Amino acid sequence: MEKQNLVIKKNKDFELKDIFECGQCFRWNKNEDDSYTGVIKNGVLNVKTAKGNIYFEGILNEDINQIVNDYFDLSRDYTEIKQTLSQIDKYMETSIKYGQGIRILNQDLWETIISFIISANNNIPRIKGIIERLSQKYGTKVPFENEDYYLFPTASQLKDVTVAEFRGIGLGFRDIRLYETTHMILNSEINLESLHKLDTQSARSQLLTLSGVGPKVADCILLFSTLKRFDIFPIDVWVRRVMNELYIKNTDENKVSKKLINDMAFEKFGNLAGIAQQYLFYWKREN
DNA sequence: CTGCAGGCCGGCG
DNA sequence: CGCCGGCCTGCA
Repeated sequence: MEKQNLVIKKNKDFELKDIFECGQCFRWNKNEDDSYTGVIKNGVLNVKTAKGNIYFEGILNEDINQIVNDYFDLSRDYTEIKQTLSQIDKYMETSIKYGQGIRILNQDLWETIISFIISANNNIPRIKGIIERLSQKYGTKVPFENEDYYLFPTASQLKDVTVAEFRGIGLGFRDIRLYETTHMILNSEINLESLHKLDTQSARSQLLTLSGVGPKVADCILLFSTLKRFDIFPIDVWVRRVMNELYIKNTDENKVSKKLINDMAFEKFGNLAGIAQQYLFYWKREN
């Protein structure tokens, strides 16, 4: 762990609020000076924008250039993606204009799996609280700027945690899911690294074998982790609502099947459906 | 006090 | 198979 910093030029494809508040992550918090501080796999990172630059500072276990480039998906051309999607229709154009600084983060696969299991039938403040307590209790402490931060616990760090202890930090009925999935991974019933090499549908069916991982959670993992599958279209209540309003126009949105939404998304957005979903979701939820 | 939030699981027809 | 009830917890 080493204190490092980095400055890069800012452009239209990078906005802190869009990135951290579009619903893909749970461990970034805004500070009084409008910077954001987050805990990632490699340590603690603070990010702020000013004078046309982006300033990164953190305590990290590897080279900050590599970490930032990888985590923020900096080698991907979002300008091109947004151009392609904007041409589809006026709704995409509007939602992209609203969330033009969104980037899909490369979040650690294990952490993303556990985080989205916790997200099931839950709300954002509580999800963040549970993840924070889980990290505080079992994760590695990292001091940064007079404060203690805690890395997301590894599977090994959760090895001896009982179901009752999970319940104790507020997981509710998800306690058993977390316990089972942790041990499935520790017992190598599924090899997380190997998922990166699989095609999307194979990786998806592997994820679905994990306890507490259903279609929605699997899709979020595929899109928001290092698996990075932009052809996946997670459907929650907001996405269902916006897809029905814009394209399907059924009088009762609850009667619209997931398959119909999924087919419509693929027809409209093709292999960029995942990121299209993110612009629509963020736009709809904030307006 | 009810309702509900970024679903999943298990049982049943 | 598809459908449906139940479920921890905290906050409105």
